Amino acid sequence: MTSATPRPRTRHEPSDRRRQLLEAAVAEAEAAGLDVLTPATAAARAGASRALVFHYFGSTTALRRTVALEAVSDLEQTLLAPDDRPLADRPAHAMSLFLGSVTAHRRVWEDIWRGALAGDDATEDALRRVRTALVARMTTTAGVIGFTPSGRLQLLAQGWVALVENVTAAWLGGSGIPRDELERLLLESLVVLVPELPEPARSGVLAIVRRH
Amino acid sequence: MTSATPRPRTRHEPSDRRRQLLEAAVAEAEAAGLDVLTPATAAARAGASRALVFHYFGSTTALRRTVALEAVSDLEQTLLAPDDRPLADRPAHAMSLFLGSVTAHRRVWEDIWRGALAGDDATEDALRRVRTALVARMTTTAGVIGFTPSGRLQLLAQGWVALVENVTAAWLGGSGIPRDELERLLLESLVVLVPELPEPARSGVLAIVRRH
DNA sequence: ACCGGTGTTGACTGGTGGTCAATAACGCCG
DNA sequence: CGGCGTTATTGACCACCAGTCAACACCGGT
Repeated sequence: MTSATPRPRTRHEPSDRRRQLLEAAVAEAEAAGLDVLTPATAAARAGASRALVFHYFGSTTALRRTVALEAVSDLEQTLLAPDDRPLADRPAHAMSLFLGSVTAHRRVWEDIWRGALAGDDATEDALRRVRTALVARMTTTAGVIGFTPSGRLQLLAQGWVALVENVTAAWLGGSGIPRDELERLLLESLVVLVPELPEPARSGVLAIVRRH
Repeated sequence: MTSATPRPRTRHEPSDRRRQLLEAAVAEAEAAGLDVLTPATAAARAGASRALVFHYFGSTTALRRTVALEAVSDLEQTLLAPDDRPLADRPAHAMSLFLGSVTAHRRVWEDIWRGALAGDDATEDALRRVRTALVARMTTTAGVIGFTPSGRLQLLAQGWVALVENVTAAWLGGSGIPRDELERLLLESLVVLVPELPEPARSGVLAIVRRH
């Protein structure tokens, strides 16, 4: 007795189906976390079969990765969009963009930072890219990084990003301080850690930080 | 045909056996990484049966956790040992202790930071403790943290620890700078991030950092 | 020598990631 | 409008591994 009432089938254009499954997966991840997201749960939510999810995404890891990349590339595109503000205002604006994009996918970002996708090269590549983009935006493009390719500054920039991610994760988790105070804190941490920050930006940030 | 030549048995005192298995597990983890460490691989290395590892450690996660806690508690004990140096020298010394203990178990720490044990509450508790200990040591005990329990400083301390761990991981991974330069970088990052650092320590650190 | 306690193990089970050949919608052509 | 080919979709199957258990064999004590 392995049989049951066969599931009614509905055919869709592959790209539509894929989108539908992905939406279900994203919803599942945002509702229950990346760990709970499996082909089984995603399929259930989409009203399709487990096998179909494998057909479109290939593996459990790939499914989770795809969902994570949704959040990551949203942030990346946000950070890559041109900014025509005065130089002095750009870092603060970039910081705000960062927090905005992250809070829009909070659950997924929390799980990424928790290490839910640790060991997946594709995800880690994407993270590296978006981190680089963040640093570039914060240092106002003609910036510090890439200037002295390796050594001290490289490490500092990377360390600052780790600080930002960790502090943001804690803040998302409910560390009571208001968002604008968080933003100032992160901006200030950059300024003090990287004294080489180019000038129009540096004093712009300091102005914001100072007006406590 | 499920049978094979039965394995010769050797009886040991439970505590001895446990220690032997743990040593094999640590060796395996240090050689091949925490992900590769399973009851199977540990048992193979120790010349015992898979079931025995389950008997002594209970589960795969528990086995990995035990190995990780070996590294974590080594660091914790190092940080908790009293320090009779002059106040001004203590932060630098603590930083050195940190790097010493970490490099002694580099592979395991790399995996911990990579997120190999993400989601394991017991490990995360231990990490929280050791991070608190590090902050306490760096701020010279009568320190900043716990002083203003939550808010800004809490976040900054946590962020600084994230920076330290990330930068150290990168350094272990082969970022060319020498150890003493790394040490100065980390010390300096603390001083600039946490201006509230108590005085004898603060100028002690600055002295070290300055003598570039 | 043998015998009881227990340290140790091979064999089994359940669950899950992943595959595949069969199935059935849907569009199209006659 | 009905049959038919294409192919999206699926149930059933397989392999593998974490974890369990009752039987086994080693060893110290008598």
